[in-house]
Amino acid sequence: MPDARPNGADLRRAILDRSRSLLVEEGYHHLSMRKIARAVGCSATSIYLHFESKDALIHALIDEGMARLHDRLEAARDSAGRDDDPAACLAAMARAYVAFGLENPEYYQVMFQLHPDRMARYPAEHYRRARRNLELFAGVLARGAEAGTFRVENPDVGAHVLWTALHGLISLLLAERVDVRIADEAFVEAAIRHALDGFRVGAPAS
Amino acid sequence: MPDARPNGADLRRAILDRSRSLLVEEGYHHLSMRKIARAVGCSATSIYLHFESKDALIHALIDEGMARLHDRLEAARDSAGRDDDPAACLAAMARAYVAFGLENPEYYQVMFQLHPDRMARYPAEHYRRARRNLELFAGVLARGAEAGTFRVENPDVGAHVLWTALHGLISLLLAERVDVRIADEAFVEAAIRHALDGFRVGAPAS
Amino acid sequence: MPDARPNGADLRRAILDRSRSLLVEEGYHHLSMRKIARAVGCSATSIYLHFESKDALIHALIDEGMARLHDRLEAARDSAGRDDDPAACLAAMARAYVAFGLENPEYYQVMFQLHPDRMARYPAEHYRRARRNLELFAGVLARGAEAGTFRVENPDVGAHVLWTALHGLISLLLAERVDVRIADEAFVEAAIRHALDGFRVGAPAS
Amino acid sequence: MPDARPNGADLRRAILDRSRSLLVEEGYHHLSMRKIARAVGCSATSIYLHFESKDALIHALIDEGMARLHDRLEAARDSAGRDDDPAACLAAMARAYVAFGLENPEYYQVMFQLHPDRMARYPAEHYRRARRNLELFAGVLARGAEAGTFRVENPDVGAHVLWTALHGLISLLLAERVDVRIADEAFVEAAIRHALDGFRVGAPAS
DNA sequence: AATGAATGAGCATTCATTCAT
DNA sequence: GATGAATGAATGCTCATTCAT
Repeated sequence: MPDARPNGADLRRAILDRSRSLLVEEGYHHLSMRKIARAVGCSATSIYLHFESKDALIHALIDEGMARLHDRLEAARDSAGRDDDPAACLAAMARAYVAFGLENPEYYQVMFQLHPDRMARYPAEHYRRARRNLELFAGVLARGAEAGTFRVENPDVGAHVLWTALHGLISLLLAERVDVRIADEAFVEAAIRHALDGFRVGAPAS
Repeated sequence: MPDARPNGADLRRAILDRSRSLLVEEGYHHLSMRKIARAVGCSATSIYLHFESKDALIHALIDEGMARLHDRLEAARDSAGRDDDPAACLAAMARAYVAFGLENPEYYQVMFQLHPDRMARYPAEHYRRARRNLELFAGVLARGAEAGTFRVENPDVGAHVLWTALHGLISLLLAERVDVRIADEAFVEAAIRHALDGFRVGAPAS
Repeated sequence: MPDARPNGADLRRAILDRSRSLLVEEGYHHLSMRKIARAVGCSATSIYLHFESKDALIHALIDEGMARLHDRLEAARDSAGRDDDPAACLAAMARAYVAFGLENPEYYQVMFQLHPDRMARYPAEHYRRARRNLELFAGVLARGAEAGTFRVENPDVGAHVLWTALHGLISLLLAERVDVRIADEAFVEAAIRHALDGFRVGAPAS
Repeated sequence: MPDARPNGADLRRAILDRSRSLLVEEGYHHLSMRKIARAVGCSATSIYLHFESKDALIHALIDEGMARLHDRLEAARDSAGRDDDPAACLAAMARAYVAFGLENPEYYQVMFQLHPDRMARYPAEHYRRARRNLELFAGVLARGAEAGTFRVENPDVGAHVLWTALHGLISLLLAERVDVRIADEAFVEAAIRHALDGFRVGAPAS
């Protein structure tokens, strides 16, 4: 008979899951240890059995987010015909990235906008995971470069450049800083295309 | 002999200045009325003589930041030969924008990343100021379009698109999310060029 | 040409008038020196030129209230045929008293429920004014006793007894402690009659 | 050896007890969480372990008061010969009610004078408890009516009417508004009798 | 493994009052 | 007579964390 109140490894999972929900549903500044504990059905103290501190919990959350994002990017790439059409792949991935950000505002912000001093303690692990997503972009760019579809000098740099553009789009939309007369699907599409077009043959190398 | 503890109109200035420093040094979520007061050398209560609320203080800070940024963009545009060379103008402005962001990390973040929840009360005035900066970009784009230098369908949209790219670059650098092996001047330059190249004649319209 | 911003003796009047309004409209715990000043159109400091402290201001307010109440009681008594019909007089006064309380909830509470430590400094003056209202009741009771209409041993005691009953009615209604299924005009009337009937000949003396 | 600083369930009790004392000693508007904490010897935060909010603490205080009052009223009724002599019962209860109020001044004020704004959140439970005390009065009135001792149309209304009279007596005495030359035991007795006499057969119905 | 109890530091804001001008 | 500037104390409440059990 399963108990409603998880314990052991299940508790760790439950904490992560409920934290993510709280984050997505109520926002970062509503995410407190007490509230997580209440949502999970354990004591606030118990969280500390599984996570050294709130920072550590948030790092774990970020890591999971990176993995989720990775899955989505891979899925987008594969569904766009993994090897045949690098341009379509890259476009699908860019759109998937933007969609992920816009669908999970607070989560995305924690993953990519959290202030560095919150991140200071576990940078290595974090960067490794985040990098995997960029490698996905870099891989497609490299493949496209080989195939003559893209003009890219350094795929890693190219991936970063593309990333900054997509991230800027998401950030400003989430912060609601984009003029309401501008911010519609057409604008999102225009920004994505602008970010992608720089790689087209005929454009200068990134 | 000047007194260390400012008063009168000086106090207002001192509050703004010290707030900005605290913001840059410690980050938004460490910015409290008490800390500002301690840094300025007045009582927390006194801040309320000059600013209706913490929100109002932050709005004032943002407004100042927008004005400073505006000055810098104008200066960049003008020093690049205002009317003669739209491409040079746009490049100079883009670099000035990025430089401003990188030199004033937390200030920039408050200006452009602060969640709208936190500043819901005075959005109109704020947006108007922010828009003026975008109009600077849009103006150059429009001039370039007329001169046949740029290919831009709608200068306002184009300005927003450019903005998202530059903003993304700044954001990720400030959040220290960019791989240290990538994040150097060459990368910044590459990203800026990528953002600009989309407007070149021969590239698709934004 | 009259100035919108009163000064001198006018200022004192204006402070009292606006304080009373604020009290009646917003309640005692919203009555702060700052708010009064804002409502009057003077500085908070200026209030201290006319009233030693907030307590003193409130005492003055109470005194005025007592005078207003006095006027109303007198008017009620006189309109009920001052000398001819003590019973009608007393009833009219009782109703006027209750009406005054119910129409000016917060004002009434300040006049009669304010905690003694707020009153400590000026009790003498206060009591003298309050007593005048009771003397009005006592007068009618005495007249009725002479005329054989009332059975009252000591008119002063009788006035106090009547007062406690009316005050209790007002207090509980204002505090919204009376069951909603009970609290209507019929109940108010029943309570007033109950309070008055004790003085009827045939009832035991108060 | 008992520790001076209570903990656990004792702490809850200590908080209630010290709060009640502070209320009596300093008055409602001086009752702050911090002061309670200081008096109890715990941190202000700890109070929140036992009471959700200041309101909840005050509600608990009120509930306790209502229960104590209930006990006293029941005891008075029973000691006066529960069923045999309704008039004696009612008189004993009225005197017990007044005695309770005069012996627990601030306690009484919190129970019956606190403005509803301050206790808006749990009115239902509160009113239910308060009503139980009135039902005690109503019960005796009903019994007396059946026995022909009292003349009461509606026992609930009658109980409320009696309550207003007793409450007014207590309120004015506690607020020290009653003339010192009047306020002695004889006056209290006179007021109580006045309140009771309205129910005597021969008097009009309440 | 898990928890209830406890805490100190912190928050934005309001208050009555004082003082130099 | 009047004021603007300034303040210390206070408010209810939330937070991440610790510790004894």
